[in-house]
This record gives sequence, structure tokens and C-alpha cells, in this order.
Amino acid sequence: MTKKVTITDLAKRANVSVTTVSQILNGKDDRFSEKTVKRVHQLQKEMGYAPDFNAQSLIRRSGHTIGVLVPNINNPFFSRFLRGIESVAMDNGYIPLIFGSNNNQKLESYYLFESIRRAADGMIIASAISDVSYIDNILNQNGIPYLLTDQAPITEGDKVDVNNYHGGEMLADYLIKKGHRDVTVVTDKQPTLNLHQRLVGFLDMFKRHQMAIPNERIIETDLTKLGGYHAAKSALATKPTAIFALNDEIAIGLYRGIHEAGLRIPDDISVVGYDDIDLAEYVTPTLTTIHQPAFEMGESAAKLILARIQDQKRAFQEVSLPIELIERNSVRDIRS
Amino acid sequence: MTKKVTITDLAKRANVSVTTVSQILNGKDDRFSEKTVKRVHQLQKEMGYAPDFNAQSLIRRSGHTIGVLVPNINNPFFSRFLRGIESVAMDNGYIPLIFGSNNNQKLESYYLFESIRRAADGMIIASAISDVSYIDNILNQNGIPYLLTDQAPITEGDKVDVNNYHGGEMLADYLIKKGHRDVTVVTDKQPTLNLHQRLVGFLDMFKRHQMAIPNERIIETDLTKLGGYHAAKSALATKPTAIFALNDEIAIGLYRGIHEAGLRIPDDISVVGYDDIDLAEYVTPTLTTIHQPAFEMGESAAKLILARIQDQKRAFQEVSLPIELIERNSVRDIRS
DNA sequence: TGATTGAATTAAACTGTTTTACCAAATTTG
DNA sequence: CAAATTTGGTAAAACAGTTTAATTCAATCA
Repeated sequence: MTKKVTITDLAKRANVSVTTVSQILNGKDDRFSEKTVKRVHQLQKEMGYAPDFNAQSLIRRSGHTIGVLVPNINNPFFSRFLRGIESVAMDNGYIPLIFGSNNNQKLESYYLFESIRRAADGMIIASAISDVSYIDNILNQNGIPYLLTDQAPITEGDKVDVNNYHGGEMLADYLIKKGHRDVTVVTDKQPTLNLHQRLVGFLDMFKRHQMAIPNERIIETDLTKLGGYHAAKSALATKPTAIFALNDEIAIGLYRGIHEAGLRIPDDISVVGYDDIDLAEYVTPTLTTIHQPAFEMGESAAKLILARIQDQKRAFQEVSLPIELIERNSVRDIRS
Repeated sequence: MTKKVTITDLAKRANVSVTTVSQILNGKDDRFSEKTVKRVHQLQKEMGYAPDFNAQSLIRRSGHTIGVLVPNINNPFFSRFLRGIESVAMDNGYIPLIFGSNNNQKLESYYLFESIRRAADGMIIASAISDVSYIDNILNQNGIPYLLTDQAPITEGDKVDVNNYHGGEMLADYLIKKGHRDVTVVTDKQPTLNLHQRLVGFLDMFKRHQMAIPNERIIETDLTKLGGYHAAKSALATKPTAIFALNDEIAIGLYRGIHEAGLRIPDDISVVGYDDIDLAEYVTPTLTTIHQPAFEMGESAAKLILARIQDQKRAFQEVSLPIELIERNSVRDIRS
């Protein structure tokens, strides 16, 4: 167990001061003779020197880290979203610090402070549980720029957004055109703003067609496969011709419940989801859903926050990404 | 943008030295008067002080971090494995630093050094791509304990293991008992040791029954749904009665390919997988597979590495977790 | 000749925390 | 009552770097 090699070791071997080494290794080498520069680089390789991350972060007051807060790491949508973030963060020498709040407000707050403690340079927050102004307060207080991927009712800030309201509308419109009017919705017990907008868009469209969906037709569960599975019974009890699952995970759970009830999709009942996780085209029947550009959302979020880290004064920017209805085989046209 | 509150600020307000504050906040408060202790704690809450992570890590030479290296973050098996690690790490005040090597050796090596740079206290490595002795070298050199979840051919070290060889055997035995002899295998292009053992167990069992599987029946692809989907055609071309997918992801990809080819599972062809990801009981038909206790593997791994961090001298320990064949509906009994 | 300039390098201050060694006053002990 | 011990606390060094301002030395200039 050899001791870790430090900048001082390197400086000694090179017969220069640590200042010199530091400067050279940070690219400010125009002030030094070519000989010295070469020698330092040479020795760095030889000795396998890499600056200590914590020492660097401490004095730079930057952990070269961006904190990422998502509700659920295991949800495939967020999984791809995170990969998008990771991809651009890594390319720029930043490392994402990923936290899953699991709908737990205490945990969310803890992670906020943990990010501060770790000198995160910025944060990306997807669908916060807590009050947005609370988050804004904490983060502002500590001078940490952040970004929401939510239609959060906050006056200013960078945003990455997809129009969830419109997504809900599109699905409703699609089902209506296929002749469905007895439609049941399976949503989250504690919907984040995203989901809420999605739901409202859907309901509004039905209202506009004088076919308002009654409350009994709105079933609440967890945003997971298991949640969908559990909700299947009560959903089926409402005798719908179609079910709108607020995300694909729920839809896949419903598939199972529906199959176990001896019904067939889409012959006996239609199902639509939301997100277009990659699984959506692997289930039988393939799932009609709204495609959200999860990876691109992650990329945009990371780009935006990095840009702000570079320049705190730049104008706020709002990136809006398109969504798309992907028609597959889980909906039947029931017009006689 | 108020400045971050430091231990010095707190000390000033409390009219004591920073030493005192540090000691008290670290629980070494028996040397101080009750009054002082109370005051310090009171002020900590009031001022919202939390010690700077980087400063702490620097002087403690510990990032309270454990580096985790997995081949693929998106694979549901690893996803649950990571959650297991996370769970016990967090409970002990450690944060996992998660890296996905994506079968890229360069990246793997980079992450190793990044972990060192960040003063990781230990590492968990699942199925390394690189030579194990290479990893051992680097990590040993820097005094970082590590743990493999692999049947790696290394003399000593902590290990978390499930018997992949036996898992392969069990599946082979099962298929043989159901009358299958024309069996095709779909495996990874660059199998890690885990997968290799799994495959060898499977092949050996067939050999033992004088039904050795020829090389043409071993098809290589990526370890993903898409990989499975792409492999379906060539797999079907070998006219098997059953297919062994080396993990469930591949199996789900095969499902799609098989369905698109107009065949039915298990009527026309049987499929078995490996891992028992939660999706396995959501697909149609539900998938017969080997259950690996992914979450528990993660938990054990984290516990083991934490124990070693506490006490570098303790005896090496090898945890072996049980696997189980889960019989579902994807295999038909074809004995006439 | 003395001042100025420029190139190459460095000393010293700083980041926020922990730790070791030490100190003064109060209390106990012999 | 002097010596020893306890009580409650602090100063300073260390951790591994970065950054700013200063220094040295030689060459150029007026």
C-alpha cells in the first residue's frame, strides 16, 4: 500500500515549486519554459499523479458535480432521463450525483442539503415533491443554480419542458376518435405536477366533447407495475371500454391484471399509456402511448445547467421538447 | 446569495474556538461543559450549519463513498442490485458512486482512478471487464479494499456469490425433463465471468445427458432487449424446441421476435431466461427463469465492504446466496 | 549608469475541517 | 499547604491543492 502521490511529491522530483506544477497541469503553461512544461507532464505520467478531488473541490468551491433529484430511479423513463444527463455531464467533466426521493419529502430535503455539502455546482430537479419555493429558498441561499423539468409555477429559471397537458389531450382525442366514451383513468396517489397536467389535459378534452369523466372513473395507485396490477380490479369494475394509464409502468401492470381476469387487449378492453418506455414495444400487444424524449430531456437539462454554471448571469432559457403519439396495437376502434 | 455558513462562523457566534465546535459536533463532548455543548447544538440548528463535505473528506482521507462498478446501469437486474447497495450504504452514512462501464475497458479503468481521486473508502465491482489482477493492483496500491460479485479467479478477498454454474445446470435439467433436446442458447458477445459460468453449467448438463449442444446452437448478441430481438431470427433458424436466454432482457427481446415471426410461446417454442427481473411475471406468457436475489446481493456486498472498511484486518468472508428456479408459463412439456 | 522591462519561477495566503499537544484555573490529594 | 490531578478549553499543524502577488535575474533602453 504505497502512499498516494501528491502534487508536492511531483514538484520535488521535478525540482520546481508546487505552484509551477499546479499552473502547468491546469493549462496555464504559457508563463513557463518549454523544458519545464515537458518535464512536469512527463513526470505526471510516470508517477501516475492525479489531483486529489477533495482538495481541489475545497479550494475551488466546486465539486464538479451536479445533483440530480428524481422521484424514482427505477422507473425506466427516469432511467433514460438520467442517462441523458450522465452523457453530457461526463463529457464536460462533471459527475452527476443521483438521488431518488421515492416520494419522501424528508429524503428530498436531505438530498438537497447533501448536494450543498458536497459543493454541487448545480442541480437538476425532476418533479419535486416539496413546495418549489422551499427548494428555491435553500438553493438560492447557497448560490446553487438549479433547473426544473416540470411545469412548475415559478416565475423565473431555466426549464426543460414537455407539454404534458397536450399529451393528455392527444390521448383523449385519440380514444374519442376510436369511439371510446366509457374511459377509466389510473393515476398516481400523489401526482407530481407533470402527471397532474397530463391528467387535466385528458379530462379537459373529454369535457369539451360533453363526455366528462366522473370521479369514480379516476383510480389512484402507485406509479409502478405493481401499482397498475393492483388497480386493475377496481378499474375493470367500472366497466370501461378503455383505460388510460398515466404512465407505461402502470399500463404494464394493468396488462397483467387484465389478462388474469381472462380479458383480452384490445379485443375486450383498450389500454393507453404514457412515456413510451422501451418496453412498450415488447409487450403483447404493443402499447399505444405518448413518446417522451427522455434521453433528450436529460441532455437538455444537463446542457442548460452547465451553461448556467459557466455564466450565472445569462438569460433564462426554456427548452420545450416535442412529444408524439405512438400508435401501436393496444386500442381497438369500437365504432360500430 | 448568502455565503455558506462555516464552522468558523458558528464558533464566533458561540464565543468558542473552532476546535470546541468540531469536537462537540463529532460527539466528543464529554470534555466540555453542558452549557457550551447545548449552545453549540442550538446554534448549529439556528444557523443551519453542515460541515463541508470536501474539507471533511480531505482531512479524514475518506470520502465516505463507496465506488460501484457495474457493466450496465440500465439492466433491471443491476438496477435492483444497486438499490440493495444504496440501501445499506445510505443507512451507514455512505454514498455510492455508481459507474456503468458499458463493456468499455478504458472507461472502467477511468472510473477506477476516479474513485481513488475521490477518496472512495471501498469499491464494489460487479463483473469486471478488465483483468482482475490489473484491478487488484491499482486498488491495492492505493489501499482501497474492494469486493467482487463474481466467481473471479482471485485467491483472496471478500466475495458475494451466487452459483451461476448451478443455475445453468438447473435450467438445463428442467428443459431436459420437459423433453427438450434441440435447444438453442442466446448469450452475450463479451460474456463476463458470471455469464460464462452460467453457460458452462448449462452446456455441461446437456453433455452429461449425451446431448451436447453444438456450437451452431450458440448465438451471440448484446445483453439487452434489442439484442434478444435481433438474435431471434438466427435462433429460430436453428429450429429449436426451446431457447435459453442468458438473461431475462434477452428473453423479452426474443419474445418480440418470436411473436413477430408468427409463433406462439410456449405452444410453438419454449423460452427460459435468467435473473427473474420483475418484468418476468408481467410478460405474456410469464417467463420461467432463475431467480437471483439481486437486492440481497447488493445488500450483502455493501455490508461486507463496510465491514472491511471498519476493519481492514478482518478475515475474508464469502457470502453465497441461494438461487431458485421459478417455473412459470413459457415452457411446454413436449414429451409425447 | 540607472531605470525599465520581461521571462521564469516561487512564497505565502487561502479553502473548511480534524487532531494533537498544550495551557490555565479549579479542585482534589497527601 | 504544596503538589497532583481534573476541568474546560484553545492554538497550531495538518490535509492537498489553487491563486495572487512578489521575487530573481538577465537583458534592453535612454
